[in-house]
This record gives sequence, C-alpha cells and structure tokens, in this order.
Amino acid sequence: MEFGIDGSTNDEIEANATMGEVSSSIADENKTDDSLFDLVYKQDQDDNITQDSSGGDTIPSAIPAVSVVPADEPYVGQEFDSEAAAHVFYNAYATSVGFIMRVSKLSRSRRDGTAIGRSLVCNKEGYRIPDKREKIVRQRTETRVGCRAMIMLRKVTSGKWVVTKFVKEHTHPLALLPGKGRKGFIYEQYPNEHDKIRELSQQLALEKRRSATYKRHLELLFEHIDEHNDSLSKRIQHIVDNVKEMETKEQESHRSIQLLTN
DNA sequence: CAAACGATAACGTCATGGCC
DNA sequence: GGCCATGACGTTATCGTTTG
Repeated sequence: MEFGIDGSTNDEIEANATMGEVSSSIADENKTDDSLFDLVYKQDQDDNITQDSSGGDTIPSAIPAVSVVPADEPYVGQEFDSEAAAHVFYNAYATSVGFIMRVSKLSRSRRDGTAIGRSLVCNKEGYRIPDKREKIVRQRTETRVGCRAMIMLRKVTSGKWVVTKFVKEHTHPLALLPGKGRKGFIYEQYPNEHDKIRELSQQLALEKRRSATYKRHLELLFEHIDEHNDSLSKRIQHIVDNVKEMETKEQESHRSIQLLTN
C-alpha cells in the first residue's frame, strides 16, 4: 500500500490513497484529525476489524518483516510519498488501535542537513527523566512507561519515505476506543487486561450517569432560583408601585388641605 | 583499511499550552 | 503570571556498515 501527499506547503497537504478511494485535505479547519482519518481509512479499518475478529484467533505476537498484513497496519518496506503522509498514516493506525502517536527522532544528513530519517513512536515511549529541581509543587503523572511501539522511516534516493522498522507490541494496555469491533480487537490483543478494562468502563459509565444526574439537578436548581428571582422582582416592583401611589395620593391630599386653608 | 555515513540510545533544552 | 506537563528535537557517544 502506498500513500501520497500532494502539495509542498504544510497548509495544503493532501492525502491521497493510491488505492483510489479517497483524498482529503489535512488543513481543512472544519475537519478534525479524526474525521480526516476516518475519511481516509474507514474502509480499510472496517475490513480489518472484520477479518481480525471473525477468526477468533489471537493476533500474532510478531509479524514477519514482509507478510500478509492488514491494510492499515504498517509493514517494513511500506512506502510514502512524503514524511507527512507517513505521519497521517501512522496517526490513523494509532487512533484505530488505541494509542497516541508521538513524533520522535529526526535524522539529518551530515552533508546538507536535510531530513533523512524519522521515528514515530507511541506517546508512552521511553522513560521520563527524574526532575532534579528541589521543589515540585505538582507531581506529574507517569506518561512514559518504556513502550517500544514505533515505526522508523528513512528517505530513499527516489525521495520516498520507507518504513525500515516496525514495532507493533506495546508494553501497556491500549486505550478503549469507540467503534465497531474495536473492543474485541483490543481485548484479543490484551486478554489479561480484559476484566480491568471492562471494570473501568463500567465505572466510567456510572460516573457519567451520575454527573448527568447532578447536572440535571443543578439546572433545575438554577431554574428554581430564576423563578424565585422573577417572583421577588415582581413583588418588589409591586411594593414600589404601591409606595409611589401612596406618595402621590398623599401629595394630592396635602395640596387639597392647603387649598382649603387658604 | 580508514573515512564517511547510518543506527541507536541517553540525555538535555526549548516551546507551547494549561492549570493554579 | 508563574509553574507544570508534554512534545519536539538537538547533542553526544558508540557501534556497525558502506565505500573509495
């Protein structure tokens, strides 16, 4: 499979699937990244999920360098017209599988300084260096767990970018993503995490319901407060009107008395 | 065979955006 | 506004491979 990006500027990168189905603009501000990826890869992903889950067998732990692989999974030797095309592809793959892509190492030519290599890694790649500062007010959560999942790209003489290394395995559970068949796909990859993911999902659903209930209560409370405010305003206005009326009457009676005495 | 180049890892700096 | 979390990427070192 081969992906291409036409146009030289970052503002107008266009991903073209040479398989012929789809092309889309990354820079289109009305689209999210997800929608872009959905456009480009939806068909492939759906096909793959069906294939993966239909057999019921576990996913092979290691994929040979060149073999029959799902269409949306990177493989060694895969070519892209540009580095950006590879980014788009791997980001879509990451989204579909359930992790976040991070752009990592850039290799430059020592001769002319041009980019000749790039690593795209899982965002949990490597380990965070301990902070040497004395006072840390907020302890940062651990985001690097030494995950080794990545692809390595190298620019070949033809100007294309080729996948030279693909590490599929993650050292951590993948995120649960919505979508047809993905749950099962992830569960098959990580059978030991199945129960925990399900438990956390149930907790999440419970908390969502609870927050929705609280939200409704708050909205009712605000409505009640508004109604009370309106009622109070009307009462105050009524009192003010009455006072004014009384003052007017008092003034009129005062004038009448003055006329009579004169 | 030596120099040039590439691959890889470890570590550090900087920029950016969000939180308090 | 300062601090923090995070990503991007540079620097350096080491080792393997390629090339003249």
